[in-house]
Amino acid sequence: MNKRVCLKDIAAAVGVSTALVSYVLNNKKEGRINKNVAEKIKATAQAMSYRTNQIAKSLKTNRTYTIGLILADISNPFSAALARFIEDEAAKFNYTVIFGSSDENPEKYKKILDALVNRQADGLILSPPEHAEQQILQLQQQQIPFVLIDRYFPGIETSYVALDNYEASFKATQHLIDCGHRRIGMINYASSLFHLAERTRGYLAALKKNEIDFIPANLQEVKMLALQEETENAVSQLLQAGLPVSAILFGSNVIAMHAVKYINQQQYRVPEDVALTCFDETDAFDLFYAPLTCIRQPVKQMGELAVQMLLRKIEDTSTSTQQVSLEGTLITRESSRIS
Amino acid sequence: MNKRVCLKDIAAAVGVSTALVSYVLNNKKEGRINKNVAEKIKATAQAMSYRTNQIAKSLKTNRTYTIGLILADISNPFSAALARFIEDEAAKFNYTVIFGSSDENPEKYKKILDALVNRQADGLILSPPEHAEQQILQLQQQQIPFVLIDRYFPGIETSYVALDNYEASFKATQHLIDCGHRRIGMINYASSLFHLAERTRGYLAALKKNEIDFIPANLQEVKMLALQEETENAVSQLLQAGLPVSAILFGSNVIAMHAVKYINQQQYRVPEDVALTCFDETDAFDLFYAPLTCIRQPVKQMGELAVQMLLRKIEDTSTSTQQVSLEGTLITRESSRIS
DNA sequence: CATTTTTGTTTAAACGATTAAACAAAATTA
DNA sequence: TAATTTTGTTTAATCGTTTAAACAAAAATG
Repeated sequence: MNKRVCLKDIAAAVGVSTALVSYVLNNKKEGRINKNVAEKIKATAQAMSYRTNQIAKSLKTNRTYTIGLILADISNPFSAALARFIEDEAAKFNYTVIFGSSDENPEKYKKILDALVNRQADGLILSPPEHAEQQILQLQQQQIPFVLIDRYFPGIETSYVALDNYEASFKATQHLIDCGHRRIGMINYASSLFHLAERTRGYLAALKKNEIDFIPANLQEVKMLALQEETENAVSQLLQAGLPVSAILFGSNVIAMHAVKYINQQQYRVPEDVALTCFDETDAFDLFYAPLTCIRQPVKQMGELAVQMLLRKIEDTSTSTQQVSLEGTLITRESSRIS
Repeated sequence: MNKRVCLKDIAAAVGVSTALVSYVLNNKKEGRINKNVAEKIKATAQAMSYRTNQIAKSLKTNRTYTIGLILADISNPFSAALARFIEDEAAKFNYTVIFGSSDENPEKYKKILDALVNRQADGLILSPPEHAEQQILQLQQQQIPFVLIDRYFPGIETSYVALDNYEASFKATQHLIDCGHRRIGMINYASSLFHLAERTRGYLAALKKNEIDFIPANLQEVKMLALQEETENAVSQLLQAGLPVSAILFGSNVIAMHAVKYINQQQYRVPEDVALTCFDETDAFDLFYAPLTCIRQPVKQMGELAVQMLLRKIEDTSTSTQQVSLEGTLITRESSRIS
């Protein structure tokens, strides 16, 4: 009993054809339909608490009004914020966002991607993990509209919205130099991802520009797995070297989180013993005695742009690719005050 | 060009009927089908990179293998963890989770709910905001399988998985009393939500049990909007009263977050000046000098149970409702050490 | 008043899958 | 060898919509 009511039920109740009901409920053929009949249909639909079967509608119209989103790690505030802005922007255009978190795992990424494509998402917004090139190419071939966000592969021409990581990293490093630091370490992910490499490149370029010799041991790379342990090691390396660094730039908020915890435990003083700067924020730092200097990404703008670019592509598949690099903002705080 | 291939295309390529292709690809009629033909069909499907149109399949089978999830606030680590566990558990059974965050806004909640129902989610897992009773009743009437999580309405018989908030709050308060505190304040949300009321009830019961007179001013209620401001006021009230409290119990991690920030700013010492205890955790506290005593909810178990209960309901609509109350664990840390 | 136009509605095919039922050919049984 | 069973495959209806095309009746036109 209590089966879902469908168009046919309403049609039967009012005594018209399903076509007419469909027209009325979708406000099509505006002028042509008898006002009384239209009213009656609407009233009956309401009374019978009819709701469109989106599945059936989608099958016919070939549109699901769904955007698939794959992020790196939803428990990272950066991803979470991105997700929220994307959702909000999509909602403005009556799109629903379905998403998953790859956790930097290519297998998982592939699985989610499959699920989204199978469910006929109208388009995708993706933050691909390492080694996702093949899938990207495949999407292009299948002509599924998509926009990359936060990351992209320089060798593949796709639409994307991302931070200018080189510039941001350069800016952050320059800031530390301007504060008087000459021995500056960086802890970044050991990863082939382009956007992370760009951060390293920016760091190196800033050193060079200021005629500071790069000491290889000052660039520490940590694996995403075993992050805590490796970060702690990296920090020790940097701070216990013969000539310890006086400032550290972190490649992400997660690395920074682990590092700061450890630095706190070891009772190093910030910024007296070591100045700190990192990419992205976390309100986890709100309770640390020295608020962290960081690169803030224009997350809202990124999310909104990605949605807009994607929707344009969905509307018109022939739209050409579009690359957007946004500038980060350096927010200077206690952790890098001149000591 | 490059249109998605469908069953018909494969059928045409192999030279059989679509029915046969469907049977093969779904491993139905196992014994009956000619092995060679089956092989050929599978090979061709692969070669043409066929993927099922889930929309069409869903229309026919009336199953989307989708679970709708509505949480209170995805940016809260508690919700985020819940979401992840639910997703993982659902994935085990080949279900996809679509979700939204109500942000405690009934309008938004209703909108998301509508979207999920329209998209024919097979079932729902919900954390309803205030005043959602009507919608709950409606779901029951429409016989849409659902399970409430974290929250429920005592006046409506539904399936749910939630913390025994009364017991947990009692336990937390008793702990503070055991630490020697007699003047204990509580800051909770000003809300009609039952699970929050239960927390207040547990606090009051523990006071009574220990023959401590309840001082109304020691129970502060803060509105979800303007949370920061009201929390700061509440903390001042509690700590600057004629007889200031020596311990505070927070009704949530978010309240605790705002309070601790403020307490830190005002340079109160924890636990010397004031001992703290709260519901839920946040790694935001990891950098606070006094790790926070808290009530830990069995989030993983909650998520898994909710999914299992829901799937049972989806399989067999006649399954009766089931109520599960889980115990919280008190994790004692520095913030409530005996001073 | 015959013709054309407009108005209001219905018919019927389609979207891409599933699946019960029908069917033909081959294999088995009597 | 006729009857029955088994094997392998196809036919065709169906899910709940959308929508072009057809249609009939009423209104406007010449």
